[in-house]
Amino acid sequence: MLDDRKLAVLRAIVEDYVSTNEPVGSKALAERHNLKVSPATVRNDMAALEEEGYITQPHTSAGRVPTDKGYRLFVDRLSQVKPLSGAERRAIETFLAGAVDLDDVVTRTVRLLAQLTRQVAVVQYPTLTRSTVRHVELVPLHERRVMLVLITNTGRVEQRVIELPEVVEDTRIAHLRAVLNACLDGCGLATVPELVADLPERLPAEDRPVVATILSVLLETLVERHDEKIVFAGAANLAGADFSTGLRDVLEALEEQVVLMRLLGETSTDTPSALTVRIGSENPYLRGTSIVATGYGSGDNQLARLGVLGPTRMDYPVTMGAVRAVARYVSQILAAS
Amino acid sequence: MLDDRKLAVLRAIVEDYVSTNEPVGSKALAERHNLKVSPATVRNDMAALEEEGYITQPHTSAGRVPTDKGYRLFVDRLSQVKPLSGAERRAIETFLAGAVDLDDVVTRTVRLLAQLTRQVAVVQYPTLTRSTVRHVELVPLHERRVMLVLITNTGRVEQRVIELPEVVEDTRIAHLRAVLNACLDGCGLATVPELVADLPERLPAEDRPVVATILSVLLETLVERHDEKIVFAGAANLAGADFSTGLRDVLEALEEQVVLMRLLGETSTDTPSALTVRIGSENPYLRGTSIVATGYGSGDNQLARLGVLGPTRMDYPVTMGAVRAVARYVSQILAAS
DNA sequence: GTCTAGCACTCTGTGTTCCCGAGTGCCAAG
DNA sequence: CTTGGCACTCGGGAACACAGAGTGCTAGAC
Repeated sequence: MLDDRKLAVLRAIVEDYVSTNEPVGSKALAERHNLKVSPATVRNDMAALEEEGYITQPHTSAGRVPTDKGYRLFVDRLSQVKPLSGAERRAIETFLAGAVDLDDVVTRTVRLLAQLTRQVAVVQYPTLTRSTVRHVELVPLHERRVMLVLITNTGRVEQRVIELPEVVEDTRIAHLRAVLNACLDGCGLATVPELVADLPERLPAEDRPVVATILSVLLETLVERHDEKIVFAGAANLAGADFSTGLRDVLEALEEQVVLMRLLGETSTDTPSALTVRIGSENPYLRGTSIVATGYGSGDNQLARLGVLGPTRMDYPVTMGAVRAVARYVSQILAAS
Repeated sequence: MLDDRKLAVLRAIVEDYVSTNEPVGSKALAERHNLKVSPATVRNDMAALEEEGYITQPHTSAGRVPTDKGYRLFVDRLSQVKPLSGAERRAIETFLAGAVDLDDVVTRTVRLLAQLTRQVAVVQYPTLTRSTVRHVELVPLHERRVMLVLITNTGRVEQRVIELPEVVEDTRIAHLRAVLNACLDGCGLATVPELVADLPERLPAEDRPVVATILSVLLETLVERHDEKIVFAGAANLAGADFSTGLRDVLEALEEQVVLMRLLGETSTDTPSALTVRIGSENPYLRGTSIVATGYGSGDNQLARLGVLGPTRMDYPVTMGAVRAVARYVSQILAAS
């Protein structure tokens, strides 16, 4: 159905359209790429490609533009991820290496990715569920108030102020802290609920109300942060591009954590570090945009996702290369800390 | 020079232009507002106002548009801050009351303000400098690594991982923690540097290298966070409005902490809670936008600033009312926690 | 002196028309 | 199967006219 030359034509159309942002015609195409055939032949191929739904023309007698289906074929079969240049790699490395804490890592990553791709970058905070407890801290604030601080192995810190049902002395707090740490230290967050389930029973009766209060807040913290924070950067890059779906919709989606989460998609369990590309109408919301995303995290433990969002008309090979490289470097940083 | 009627005309022009976004002419003006004079008279007044530089016309024979100077006069003398409706107040209160920690307070505030004003809202995190130390925590991670956690009275938590110059046992860490807390608990952050200056000398010689390392990180944390984090929300509201300075510039400024900081401006020391309005060219960058900002914080202790950013053509009375109200409520919330 | 009415003038924005050129589809010949 | 030729289509820009809104100015009314 689609011989090699037709595929070459499709590839040429995608590349030209991405770089010029104008419908590409048969003549210009035959000239710019050395296809060694005449414009007329190219026209025949184009007619076939249009018949199959890979390209379309905005109006009768204008050049052709790739459809979502055309981009899909291009990404799947006609292009290769383009690796970054050495200079870019070094720049990434040094930029990320300067991060002082998890917040900083995420902020730097999202900015870096935005600058590298000239698109909007989106990064999800490493999720708690697969991390492990590094330390639980109870800080007495007033006689009936303590602050719970939960530190994970990814450097994440969660804190909550807890109102206690009774006055508790500092020494008891210290004791509870020791008990909690003995129980939870090094355990996966997902296992915390079952680990603490019988904790009140193992303690003297007078401690139980206090412990119950603390545990309920602890569990609540875990649940609430289950769907994670997402940050973005590079919104200014939207100003140039024109989206079929209004700019407003895109900006709204970016500020809506839930929508953004859906757009980033879930990591497929078998190949978590694979690049996911969603093109145009393949997206749940925001039909007019494409998303290139991947999972990242330390070692074989995939923790979260990051990616970029841009117009369907984007340079997929370059974008995919940047996303993949950044994901690898940030995973490396997280593993080292 | 400017009698009452001329001022009334100016007010009418501003109000009409804000609501219609079109140059306003003498006839429409005389009809819509009951000025009880003929269009011809209004024209004379307009000519005078234009002479003085309060209004201008985009082209010969189009209606008049307020200049920055015109808006300034309007804000200073011709308008009053418009209080929010009861329903709005209640909505603010309940929405902010649901916040669980400082991060949450700030996030909710910025979203609330964006929604309320239909502009871009900007909120600065409460600065550390005027806060006080509530607790310092040292958490052993590995034998040569500890995590420093600094908790302030505003609920803010800063953490840093510290590489120690030598292996330090947990009991020594605990002791150092006690010393640090004894020294710093309850003290203003600004006074921390002098308080810890002679700390190494007061300790046994063998502790000094470790303490010096910890203190240097602690001081660094204070300095780095001195110019504070700023968040924004409501970028989608920019999509409708057209800025003289391109949309791109605005979006870039929003992602640039430093610029944003300059735009929010400093709290004047004498009246920290006063509303600041910067109109168009009065702004250091972003000449085409206006900013309504104010300080907020618990009690008489002004901690940070918040405000909104929008086109010069904005509804100042309503915006000022919203900013003031939100600042008050969030101050209240912070004071209570 | 101040306001009003009338009038001529000056723009912008819009709609119309026209035409060029890029691009196509189709056909017949190589 | 490829190629050159040819008629056709349509979008976009230039030129043009025109209606409408708004102005400034002047002369008259209060």
